[in-house]
Amino acid sequence: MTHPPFTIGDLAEFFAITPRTLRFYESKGLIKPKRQGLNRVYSEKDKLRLELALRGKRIGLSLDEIKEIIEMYDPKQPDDPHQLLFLLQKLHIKRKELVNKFSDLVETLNAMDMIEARALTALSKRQNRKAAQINLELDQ
Amino acid sequence: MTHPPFTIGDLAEFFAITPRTLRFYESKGLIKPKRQGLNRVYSEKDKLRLELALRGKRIGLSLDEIKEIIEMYDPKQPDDPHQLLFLLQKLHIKRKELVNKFSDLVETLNAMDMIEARALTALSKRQNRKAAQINLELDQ
DNA sequence: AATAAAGTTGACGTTAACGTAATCTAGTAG
DNA sequence: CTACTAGATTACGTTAACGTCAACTTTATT
Repeated sequence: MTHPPFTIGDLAEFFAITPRTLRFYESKGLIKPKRQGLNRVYSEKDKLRLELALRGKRIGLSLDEIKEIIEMYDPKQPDDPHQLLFLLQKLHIKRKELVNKFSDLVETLNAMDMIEARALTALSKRQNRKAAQINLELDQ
Repeated sequence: MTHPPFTIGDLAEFFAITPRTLRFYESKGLIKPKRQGLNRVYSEKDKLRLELALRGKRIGLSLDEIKEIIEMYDPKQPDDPHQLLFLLQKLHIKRKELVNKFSDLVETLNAMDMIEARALTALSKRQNRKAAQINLELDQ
């Protein structure tokens, strides 16, 4: 089963971005769509790479960092053992960076938990004071 | 035990940023150090907020988003129940955003795992071919 | 007292990541 | 044939997040 190609408008709509962004990413070397005359033609692979890129953006990677990852994704000489070893090295470095991001995220979530807990106890204390006041009124 | 205050240089060195960044964050309302004459004096609280901010940056939050979180951290009217409820609402929204970031991160890590696996099998195949060739040589 | 070191306030410069507008081209529906 | 519509190119504009530089004050040091 062969996948249908996409126009720039298709992909833009699908990912809720603008054609300008796609052209910009192409100018940065993130995706390299084919052409039919002047028009860009995007393959399923292009779409996948784009998804990778947008995910990268959402976790705060720069387009340059994203490009590095994408280039690992399909390497130029996928059989050169020297390149393969180099790639494995870079992978481990990148992984560490991502794992750090991971703990940053967890700690930020923890901070928000503390904020929530504080807010909840503050609320319940208010409630208690209100309840106490009602009891006072009832006692009269 | 009372904590000693920090100069702008102290904090800059501690967090490996520049004084300019601290002044910039202040201009954006992220931190509000006291003054001794003209000089800024940072408290332990300021330091904590700064840490929060830098973590936020590392996971791809904008300074505006970070400001929102920090303002939740110490709210203006920490007893107004209406404000507390509003804060709880915002917390849940922010939390969802962070959880999304979380899965984006996980999927990016997964992608890197796949890249690594591919590279490793490619390497081992090369090894096998080499081994086979050695066997051939031995067979002669 | 003089000088260096650290801090302050403007103000302009820079980079990344697009937005926007103008002008041009190619396919397509009436 | 004309009139859209989508896409292309070129080029200038914009925003966030600082960097950099100049000119000045305050603090510490010799």
